[in-house]
Amino acid sequence: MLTMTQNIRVRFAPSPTGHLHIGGARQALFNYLFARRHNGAFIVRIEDTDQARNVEDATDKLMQSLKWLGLDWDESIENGGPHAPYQSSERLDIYQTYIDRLLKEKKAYYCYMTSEELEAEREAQIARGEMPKYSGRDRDLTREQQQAYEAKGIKPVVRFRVPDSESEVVIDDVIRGQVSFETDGIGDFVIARSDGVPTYNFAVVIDDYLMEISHVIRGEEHLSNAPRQALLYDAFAWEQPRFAHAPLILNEDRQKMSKRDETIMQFVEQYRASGYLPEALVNFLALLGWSPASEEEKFSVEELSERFSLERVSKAPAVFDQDKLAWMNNQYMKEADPDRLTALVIPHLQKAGRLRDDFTEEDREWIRELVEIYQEQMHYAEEFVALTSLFFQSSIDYEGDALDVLKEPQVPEVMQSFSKQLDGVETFEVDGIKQAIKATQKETGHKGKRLFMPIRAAVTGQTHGPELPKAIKLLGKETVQARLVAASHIQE
RNA sequence: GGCCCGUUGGUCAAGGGGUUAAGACACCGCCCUUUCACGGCGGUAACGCGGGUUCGAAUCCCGCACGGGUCACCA
Repeated sequence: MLTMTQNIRVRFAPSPTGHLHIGGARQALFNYLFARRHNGAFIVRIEDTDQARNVEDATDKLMQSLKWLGLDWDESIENGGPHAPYQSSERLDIYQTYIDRLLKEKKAYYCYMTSEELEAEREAQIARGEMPKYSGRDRDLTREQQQAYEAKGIKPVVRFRVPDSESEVVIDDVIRGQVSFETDGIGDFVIARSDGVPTYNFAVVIDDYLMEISHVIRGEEHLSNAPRQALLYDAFAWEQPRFAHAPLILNEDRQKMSKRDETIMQFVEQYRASGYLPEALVNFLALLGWSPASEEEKFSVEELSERFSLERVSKAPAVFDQDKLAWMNNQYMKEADPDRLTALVIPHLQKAGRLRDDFTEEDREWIRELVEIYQEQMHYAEEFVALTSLFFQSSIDYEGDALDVLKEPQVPEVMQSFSKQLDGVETFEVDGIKQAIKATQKETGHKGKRLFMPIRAAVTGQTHGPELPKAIKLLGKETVQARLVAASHIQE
């Protein structure tokens, strides 16, 4: 049970290998919500123990994405905190003292096996049908034997001695209940590489302990690491944090989202760049693997913070449904400030060559109005480009449903009448355009679908679209007249 | 393959001994709208299989199947 006297401290501990991944973001979010829910601390710590995999700028990108999502932290590499530094590469001295301690207590030992030897051993085991596992060859080397290896220039790794006295390790997972592992399946694992830098499994334990982390909330892919870490806590006689392994987020093939899979956008940065709203992404992500007790599903971060609980986190993995994300984003776009959306949409228009870099205030105002008439149906900013292409074409090739509509017998008459009425409009604004439509109805006797659809099809080339009078206004008199003329000749 | 986790409609999911097995996305239909969109209403669609336990099992237990994770000097 959660002891109420305890300070809740949780962390998100990514390795700086690239952009923030969707899985990582959900991870960070769960930690963040849990911390806020319990008035605890949310810590962002960089786990860069593997220099080879570290990517330049990755830490900055990670932090920026978290900020964009609105997940503010209490302690981090950026603003420091009582347990600084918050980056493993700067904590090497700290790790060393604990490695030395295990070494001294014979709970860890030097292993001189080369990667070639390890590989050979592994292959032999597999050939024999055994499970590959470190044999423990160097467990009980004498000082002389060690010196002999060192004389050969072999730099040893440090391995943790998995105690023979224990036959199983039990993890009391908040989400999954008790999960037990046989120690037989755990070989003596490496805690420090030959260059002295500790491995993740070791560093994470030291850091979590020293930073007084109360709950380790992370993805299920770490569940099999948990017993190793538990063994380490035991070796130091430290109290373990509570573990909570959240389900994974899967792609449509039901595989763990892989960073190499290009069929799906999986980095937070991609969603930002495509014009998704952070509050929508957060809302959507929170609902992947967690569900509120009520039936609502639209929540701000604050509302989520009030409701989140580990008890309602699911055990089963969830497939990432981009359609639902798009729907969710639309929910937020509908109520977003048009100015905000306009700013979001402009870079995409520029990229598509539809707007100059040095656009005028007038251009901006026109785009804002265009945004307003598409706001209800737009799913994400980038989609705006395709949605509005009819406003940027000089002429339209009529086809499909629109062409069918334009073949109806009343069309030429409606076109000519509407064109004439439009000419009589003093200011080309929505009210005048509405009156022109009304006048056309009077003159031709056509109304409803037989009136609106031909005009819509002629002017937009589509049978679905935004509010007609507004679209006509934004299209401008000349363009509209030209299209009416073109459409009136279709039947010839 | 060993170990571990999981399995309610196509997807997210509620429900945890007695329910007509919620709700959302997507899809289809109808209504609203003089058109469109939004919205509203309705519909199609699910407890992996086999054994137990029980008066009664989607729910508890066991087995199987299937899916996933993990088995690094990666995290």
